[in-house]
Amino acid sequence: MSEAVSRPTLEAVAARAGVSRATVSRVVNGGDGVREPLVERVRRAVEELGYVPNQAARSLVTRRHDAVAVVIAEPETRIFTDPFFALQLRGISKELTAQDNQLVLLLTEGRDDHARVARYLAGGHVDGALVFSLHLDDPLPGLIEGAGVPTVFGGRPGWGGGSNTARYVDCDNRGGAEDAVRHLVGLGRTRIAHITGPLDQTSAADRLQGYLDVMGEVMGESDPRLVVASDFTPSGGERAMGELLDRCPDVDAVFAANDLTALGALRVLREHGRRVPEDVAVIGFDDVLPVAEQTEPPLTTVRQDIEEMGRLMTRLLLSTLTRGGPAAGAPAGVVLPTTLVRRATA
Amino acid sequence: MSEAVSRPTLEAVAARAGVSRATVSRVVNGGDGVREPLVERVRRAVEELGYVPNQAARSLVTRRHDAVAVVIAEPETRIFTDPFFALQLRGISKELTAQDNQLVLLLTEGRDDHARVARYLAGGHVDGALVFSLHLDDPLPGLIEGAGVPTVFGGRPGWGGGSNTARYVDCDNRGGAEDAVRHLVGLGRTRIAHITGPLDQTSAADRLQGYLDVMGEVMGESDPRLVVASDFTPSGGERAMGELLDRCPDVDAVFAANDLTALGALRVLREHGRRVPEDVAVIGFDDVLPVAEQTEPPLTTVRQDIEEMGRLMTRLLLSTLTRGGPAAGAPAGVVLPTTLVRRATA
DNA sequence: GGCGGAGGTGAGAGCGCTCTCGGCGGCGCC
DNA sequence: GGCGCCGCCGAGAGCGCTCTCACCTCCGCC
Repeated sequence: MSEAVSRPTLEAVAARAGVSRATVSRVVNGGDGVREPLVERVRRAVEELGYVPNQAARSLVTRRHDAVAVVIAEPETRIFTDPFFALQLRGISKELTAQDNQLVLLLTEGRDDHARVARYLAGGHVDGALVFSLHLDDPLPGLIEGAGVPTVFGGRPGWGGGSNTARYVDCDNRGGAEDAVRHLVGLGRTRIAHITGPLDQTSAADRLQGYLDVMGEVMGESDPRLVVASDFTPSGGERAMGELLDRCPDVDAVFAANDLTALGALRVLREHGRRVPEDVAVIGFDDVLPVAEQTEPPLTTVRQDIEEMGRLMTRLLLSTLTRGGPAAGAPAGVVLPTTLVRRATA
Repeated sequence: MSEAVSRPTLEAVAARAGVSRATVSRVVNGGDGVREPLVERVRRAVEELGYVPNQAARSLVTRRHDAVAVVIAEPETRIFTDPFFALQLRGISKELTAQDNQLVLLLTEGRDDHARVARYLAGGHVDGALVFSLHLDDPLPGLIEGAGVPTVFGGRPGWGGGSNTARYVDCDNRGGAEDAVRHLVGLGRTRIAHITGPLDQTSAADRLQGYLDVMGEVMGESDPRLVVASDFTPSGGERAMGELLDRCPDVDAVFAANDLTALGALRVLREHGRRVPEDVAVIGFDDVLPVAEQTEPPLTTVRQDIEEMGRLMTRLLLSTLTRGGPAAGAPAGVVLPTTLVRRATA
């Protein structure tokens, strides 16, 4: 009810200012090539009428929407319990608003949604897409490529889908893992275990590789029983830690693939009466707050600047949009450094 | 480069199917009043050309966008450390996609952004708005009302802004608080403290009121030193708990305004050598996972179905959109029940 | 068998904006 | 002082869609 009186159009502003629609349009879009007295008159008319441009009409002709889609393709169990995505979103949002773009959030709940997302992207509602959490066998990259929408991925895409030139931003998963394991070695630990993430994600696979590298290099060979697969969740961390204690009761250090996994591992260690870090040292990955700070004891972990990743992805995407196509010499991927944050567990 | 060949238009489909644009439009929008042979021909043409309607053009004439904005107006410290918002978002996203609407996320970082949000909403990019986390003195409700966009609030709006008929979805903050305090009383506790949230938010104010109600009713009068103000964050909970132990060393129970506050309180209690729940019982509010489950010991708390709140808000908003204006008899606010979840701290 | 009506289809006018292009005025130059 | 050029502004043609309205066909009825 009280259907707001229809909003003023360009036409109305033009009439009030006594100029043509073209002039109003020019002023509204930056005012280049319009002389001062007219600019002022138009500005006042806009002000008085409370004119706000109709974005639909503008998009229709410019084919720009000033909006980008953020696609998070993650089984629902993880999307929101892990602050990881939230932090990414914050970085993205900041950068996007700084550049006057809108954020359209697409959360997928399972594979069926992929088609919906692809259709949406193909519909040309947005200028580009930021895509997260791909799995190796995921059909989404292919679908997105088909939709012809400029895209930047969060995390290195697996080799399965898409061309090799896919643009992405990632952190140095392998290097970070190496630092963590080296730190444990430096602490004098010799039975160093790794609880992996889901290995169909490159982040988890890369972290495992970093672990294996250092173990191979320092220990000569790594005991395969020290590696146990998990899924980035606290309960997965609990299960994995339990299994690990069964298999290798002499374990004296654990490198967990992320902080939530470490959280679960810590609980199980405590339940089994192992002291941390005296008996078993623990290192996580991500440094998501407040989780990492609030574990008991506070977690030593590999920090990646998640928010910065989000910002960088956004900047990368927007730059390809304005320059019309990816800059020729631009690198396909950007890899951010990690730092080891020492707290109490290692 | 390789600017994707321009997407097919209605016109092209019409030509291929040998019908008029109007007919294609009819088929695409449900196909009412078009005879079978034509429907089939149009469908095939759409398929073959890979036609996807241009939403901008459609919006231009229908004035519908099939998109709603989600506005989260929260100081950045809290937006993402509290899983609360994430869960809301999930509920909203589910309901929105179920009804073929898109989610435009607007995060505000401080007051300056309010104007930007208001301008965006006034721009008529979205059909409605879902607004969270209002503070009593917040100018946003007024601005939004001015923008003339149908809105549903998350949480009861304060009396300061907007008309009394503002639509909202909330949980029974007062009743939940009462349950919590009554439970503590039932445990035989007599020195029951409350760490509040930011009292300029109705959720925090209502929880305090519930606490005061029961304390007044059961204890006759409540010791004002047992109430200490905080801000819904873990570190705020730590500060408050420290203060509380100073003031009232004989405290034997704490009702914290939310789980994160309880988390901080638990840490301080542990540091001071108080056993939980033997010496001091603790109850939180929200039951946000994994926080509540993973505290040490696991937290007893008042559960609200956050995701359901999000879904409900969305349904409420969309129903007002399709029916053209809020249904006359519809209630302004919906209040969801809470349940006490007993874990180990009380 | 003719006429009224209902049901299907097409023509055309916009929705509000951008952008090209042509015109007009003012300046610098010889 | 006249000519050319440049710089500013306005007219007008769409962008791709929806939706009204008029037309046309075909059925049922007397």
